[in-house]
Order: sequence, then C-alpha cells, then structure tokens
Amino acid sequence: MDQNTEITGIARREKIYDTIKENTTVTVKELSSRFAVSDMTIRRDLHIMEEQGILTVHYGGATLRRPSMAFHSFDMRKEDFYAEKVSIARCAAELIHENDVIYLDPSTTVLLMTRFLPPLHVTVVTSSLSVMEECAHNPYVNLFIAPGKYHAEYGGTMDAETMTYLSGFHFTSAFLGTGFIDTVYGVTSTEIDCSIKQAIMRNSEKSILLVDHSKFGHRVMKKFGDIRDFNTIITDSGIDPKDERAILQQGVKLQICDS
Amino acid sequence: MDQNTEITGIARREKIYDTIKENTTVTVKELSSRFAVSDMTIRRDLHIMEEQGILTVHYGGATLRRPSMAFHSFDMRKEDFYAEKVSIARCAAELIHENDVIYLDPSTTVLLMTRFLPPLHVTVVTSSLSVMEECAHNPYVNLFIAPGKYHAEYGGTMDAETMTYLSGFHFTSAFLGTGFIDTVYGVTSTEIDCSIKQAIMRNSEKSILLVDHSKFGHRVMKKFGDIRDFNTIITDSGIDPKDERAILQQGVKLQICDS
DNA sequence: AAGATATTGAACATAAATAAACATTAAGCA
DNA sequence: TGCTTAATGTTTATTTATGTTCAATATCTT
Repeated sequence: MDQNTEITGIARREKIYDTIKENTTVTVKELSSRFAVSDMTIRRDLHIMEEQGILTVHYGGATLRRPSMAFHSFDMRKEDFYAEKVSIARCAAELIHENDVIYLDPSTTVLLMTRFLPPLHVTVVTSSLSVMEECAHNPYVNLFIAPGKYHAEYGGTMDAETMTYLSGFHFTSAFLGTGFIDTVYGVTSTEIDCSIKQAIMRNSEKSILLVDHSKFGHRVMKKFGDIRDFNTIITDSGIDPKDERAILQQGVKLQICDS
Repeated sequence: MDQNTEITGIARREKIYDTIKENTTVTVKELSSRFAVSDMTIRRDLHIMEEQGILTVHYGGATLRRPSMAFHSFDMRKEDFYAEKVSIARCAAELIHENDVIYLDPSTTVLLMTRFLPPLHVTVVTSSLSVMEECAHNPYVNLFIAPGKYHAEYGGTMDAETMTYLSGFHFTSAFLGTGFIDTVYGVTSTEIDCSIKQAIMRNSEKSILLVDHSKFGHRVMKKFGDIRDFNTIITDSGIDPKDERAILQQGVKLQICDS
C-alpha cells in the first residue's frame, strides 16, 4: 500500500517478512508491484530469506517456513534426492509385518517410511521427534519414545540415556539411515550416533539400511557397522555398479528401488 | 472463505493437504472449482501428493493416506475455556527465570505456556509431545524428553519408565495441570498420572498448578496433592469466591488472571 | 448385463516464471 | 573527483505450471 519512501534491501526484506507472517504465502508479482521493483529483485530477496531459514521459495512465490511438524512444512521436499528417498522408504515399509517391533532411526529417509506404514499393528520405538509426530495419530502404531537431550541437528534425542533406554528393547527389525557409506570401509557416523546404532543392531533380529546413492563413497571417523552387518540395504537406481557388486559379494541383500 | 488469489503449485497443494486433513477425503470437482483451475491440474496435484505418500487417489478424488480416525480427545480439549487458559498460561510463563530447570506437564493449559516463554535460557523437561514440538525450535530452550509408551489420550508418555526418568531431575519449578480440583479434597487424576506428578513435586523446589475455574469442585479417585502442596495456583477470574478463600486460608499463593 | 454418464490420463499447446549473464544505477569513500 | 562495490534492472534461453482435446476406462442406472 504505502511505499512512498524508497525502500531498499534489508528494509524491504523486513516488510516482506511482515507480509508473509500474516498471509503465510506471498507471490513474486504481488511483492514486485507493491515495492515497485523488478521481479528479479524480489526473487533475490526471497532466496536470501530462504538461506536465512525464514521461508521456502517455490514457483511463483514463497511460503513461511513453519517451525514444527515434519511434513506440514514442505522444506523436506527440498531435501536432496527427495524422490529417491520416497521410493526407498516405500520399499522399506513393505518389510514390516504384523506385530513387529521396529526401531525407526532419526533420518529423513526413515522418517518417510511413516507415510507408507501398512495397516498392521506394529510397535514403533524411536528417538526422532518427527517420527513421533507422524506415528502419534496412527491407530495401528504402539509408540515408544526414547528419552534424553533433544538435539535440533539430529531432530531427536541422542545421549547416554537414549542408548540405555533403547538397549532395553528387542526389535524384530531396525531401520537405519546413514550419511556415509563406503563398500570397503563400512558405514560411518558421529560418535554418539554410532554408539546408539550399534546398541540397536545388537538387539535387533534384522538390520535394514536405507541409503540413497549420493551417500556412497563417503566416510567419517567412526564406524558403526560393516556392510555385512546389515541384512538388507535399500538404495535407489543411481547406485554405482561397482558398489552394487561389492555389496552382493559380501552376501548382503540389496534392494534397488527406481525413483 | 476463499480469497484464494491465484494460488499456484505447491501453495495450492498445501491447501489441499489442509483440506484433506480435515475431511479425510476430497473430490477433484470440489477442488478444481475452489481453486478455479482445471480438473487436470488437480489430478496432477493429487498424483504428486500420492507419489509423496500423502494420500491415495481414487476415481473422483483422493483420500488421506494416514489411517486417521480418532482425531483425539487431546486435540478436542483445546477448545474449552481457551481464552482463560491462554491468560493463565501467560501468567505462569512470567514465573520463569534465567537458567531455570522446569517441568512442563502434559496439559493443554501448560502447553500454552510454550507460546509465552520469555527469551531466557531455560531447561525444559517434558513428557508431552506437543510441548516437545513447540520447544524443539526454540533456541533458548534446552529440551529433555521423557521416555515411555505414548498415550494419545494424554498426548504424551506415561508409564513407569517415564516416572523413573523424571525422578532423576531436580526442578526449580514444576508447572502442572489438572482436570479435577476440590479445595477440600485436593487435586486428583488418574492412577499413573498421580504417581508421576507426585514424583515431580518431590523433586521440585516450587510446584505451580495451572487450572481454569471450570475444573473446581470436581474430583476423581486418586489424589496427587493437597492444595497446600502447591506454592502457587494460577486460575482465571471465573473462580468461585468460596474456593478463592479456601485456597488463601491454606497459605497458598493464588494468582487470578483476567481473560 | 448393457447403455448412459462421468472420470481419467496421455499428448500436445501455451503462457508464465525462472536462472544466468550482462548492463546499469546508486552509494561510499579516499 | 574518480574508483570501487553493492544493489537493481534487462535480456535471454530454459524450465515449469497449466489448459485442452480426445480416446479409453470406470461407475452408475435400469
């Protein structure tokens, strides 16, 4: 309405923030005419604000980034290899049986599994806040929550008490994600995450690894398992044939889902 | 209802998601006329959302994927005396100090406190999923999550392990809610809830009860505390003067917030 | 079960939005 | 003043979202 004064840069972005806070969503056109600047400028503004985590840009405009709720904000769909992760998750969910007791890891790919849970009675144990949110209203799911200090970077609890609590369960299957897999060195993660995952795997009849192809060939300091420690590895069709062979040679079942 | 001015792409799909979350099922016709787009566009939207696992398309429309149903006693309670609860929560939040270690009960009124948390560093311990969600992204909050089986009717964990975990903390203040308060008999709740609340109160320097006026004069089987076990009781101006006097006579600080 | 009606998806067409590269302007400052 | 930098505008090819037509298919009606 009133842009009498020439607004520029940060000041304009603050106004944009005010607008999007009210309306939840804004369009490029609407903003460019309101501030009498070019579409390109608005687009640049929106991208800056997206970098700052304020909003999510999409074709035509942007939407306020809502703080909580894994799926309610669609930031997740901006995850790399989202489509691949969805198909991996879909495949993984098919491995669930009636009365299973399953562990669901704090991982975006594993989280997607909650979307494809079959209508079977299962017990879900998790330390992931997003998984809790998704399972809380699912009448088929018996949900158990692991304690500890919440870490925003993992989206869940992760400390000694988390591990102790989780060690008290016996799982029929554990669904694990990872950021780093190397068919020679094995699967790696952070110190505490490794400890927890190892505890889980010790207490699980089956360990299933969900990992998209982009994670292959990378590793960090601490290893939580070798390839052969998993019963099944589920990945997408982007996997390198060499890695595929390496996994099969180690006698591990490999499931490749096309995205 | 609809000033859906030129909603496009993702933004429209978000709205579709909101709609289907409420109604469980949507039709193509209904959506295409509501958003003033062609049927084909809606169909494409629905297919994208099906691919993402959000819903299942069928002839004529789509249905929410998640087996929803019981959209829960806990969510329903959010309605009664909402304004009163908000002002009670706002008052309660003012009792928080820098570096406090506080317990937040699974209760709708206590949950509302998370909206009014002052910009002070606090440690929040909770067994309430909603509290977790609200606090997870609050940079001032150090969040600790209590374990156990999740009960949809309480919106949080509530079992022996929950109690054991919570007993390990020392709180500067505990913020508790209740459904039943009687100035003569005391404050009552379910068996397990009582056990947990008592454990909390034993380990807390201060116990603060948040209760709107509609809860007075009611009681159930098990008591978790007498009026005088609380340092402060916060309620709204609808409280009966008799109850007000009864509380003050027992030497308990009473805070009445106008709604 | 057969015919009537409505819904669908595929192929194509079109308009709009985008990112990238480059041009221009404004602003600070030695 | 002239130099430098940051912000904005412009032009381009490319991508994306949406609309349209039509044959195939599903659902309803009797």
